[in-house]
Amino acid sequence: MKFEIYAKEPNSKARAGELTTDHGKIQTPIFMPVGTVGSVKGVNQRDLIEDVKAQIILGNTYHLYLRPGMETMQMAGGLHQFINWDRPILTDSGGYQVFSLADNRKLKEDGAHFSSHIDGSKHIFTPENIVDIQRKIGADIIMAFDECTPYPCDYDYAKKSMQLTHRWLERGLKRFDETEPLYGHKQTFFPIVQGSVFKDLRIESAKTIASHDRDGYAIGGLSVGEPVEDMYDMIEVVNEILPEDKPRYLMGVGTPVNILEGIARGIDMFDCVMPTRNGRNGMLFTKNGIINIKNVKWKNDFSAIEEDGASFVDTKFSKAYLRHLIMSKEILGAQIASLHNLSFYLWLVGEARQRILDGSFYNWKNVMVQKLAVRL
RNA sequence: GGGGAGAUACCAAAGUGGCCAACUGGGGCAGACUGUAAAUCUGCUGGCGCACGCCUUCGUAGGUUCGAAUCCUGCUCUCCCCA
Repeated sequence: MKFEIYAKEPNSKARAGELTTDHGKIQTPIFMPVGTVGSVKGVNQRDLIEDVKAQIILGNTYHLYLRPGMETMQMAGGLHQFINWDRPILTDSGGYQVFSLADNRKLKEDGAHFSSHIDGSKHIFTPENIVDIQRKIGADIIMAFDECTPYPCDYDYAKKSMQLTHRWLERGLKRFDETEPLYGHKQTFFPIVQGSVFKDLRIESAKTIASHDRDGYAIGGLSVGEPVEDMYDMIEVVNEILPEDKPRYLMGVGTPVNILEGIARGIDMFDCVMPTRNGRNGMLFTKNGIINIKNVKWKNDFSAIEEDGASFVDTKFSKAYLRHLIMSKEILGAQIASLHNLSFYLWLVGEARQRILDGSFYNWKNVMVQKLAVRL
């Protein structure tokens, strides 16, 4: 996988680049919509391409492994074929589920022993079989199996957790390098930095991860409840160490402000459920701030969702109508809100990219950060 | 015309002498949501101070009682069955 940096913005660490995969190019910085079970919830593939302008989407190893299962996945010819998406896909390894489904699993040296949240059946994920599963899914970018360290957590736990992630990385890399893709297109493997909110651990982890020459690197274990300043600090610390000429993926982040601050600190790739999940729950992100469309003040506001918004839904429908749909729990409401939010996120990173290319990113970012956090 | 049942907060519906400003559900209002067990979850929902408290409420007018949404009487209204 090739990564080319076209411009670096002089007043920050921001970079604009291009990532080339066998399923096409990705303009960075980029936001990747989350499609956990092979579906970006509420948004079909055509709208994802034509309206949202998504360049790459996520799938999730844990979820796809449990359902529909790898037999179906292989019979389909991999996830791209299965969901009819011919652009790049990244799969998360299930490391996050080790965190979010903590009640259903036990971590051991060999891997994570867990019960399915669907039917309670018992399974084991190891760094090796997670690679095998991701081979079967066939994502362009596959992730190392890690422990997404919970927050808060004490130093000793964070250190042990990080070390486990490192040992698992060695095993995952070995399996990856010993195996081949199944569907004729190349796959690449991203290691993940951990270390919670402890600078020395983050430094150690970044160095360990960077010692492996891979196509890109991820920063995990953030946006799990820690103060946002801690998150920014950790990004700065880690990005001092990760190779400059490789893409950096900040996993699970975040709010529009988080994304701009991440870009300013040298992050190239983001993913987050926020635009879709919060959208379904009535939160809209716009250039001028956040709208809780459920608030009664929008009840009779027949103005466009966003006058100069990036999605066709923005001027097609009014706030009052969208509020009505969301209040009525209509599926269409969730769809419109998701389209709006995703389009906005993709607009945001696209605009950031342009600003980096023309050198105006830093000032623009500072203005935007103020506006984006406003509650409308 | 005869017989029966019932009227509780925005709606539905518990409560049948003190633990009732009143269960619960819906609706409404507000908040949360960051590598998706989420079209989910939480709080509030008579008034005022909003902690303690105080005031006004269970169709309506009276009555019994230390005390009533709960018991008694009149009135008004609604529903069901038989003619």
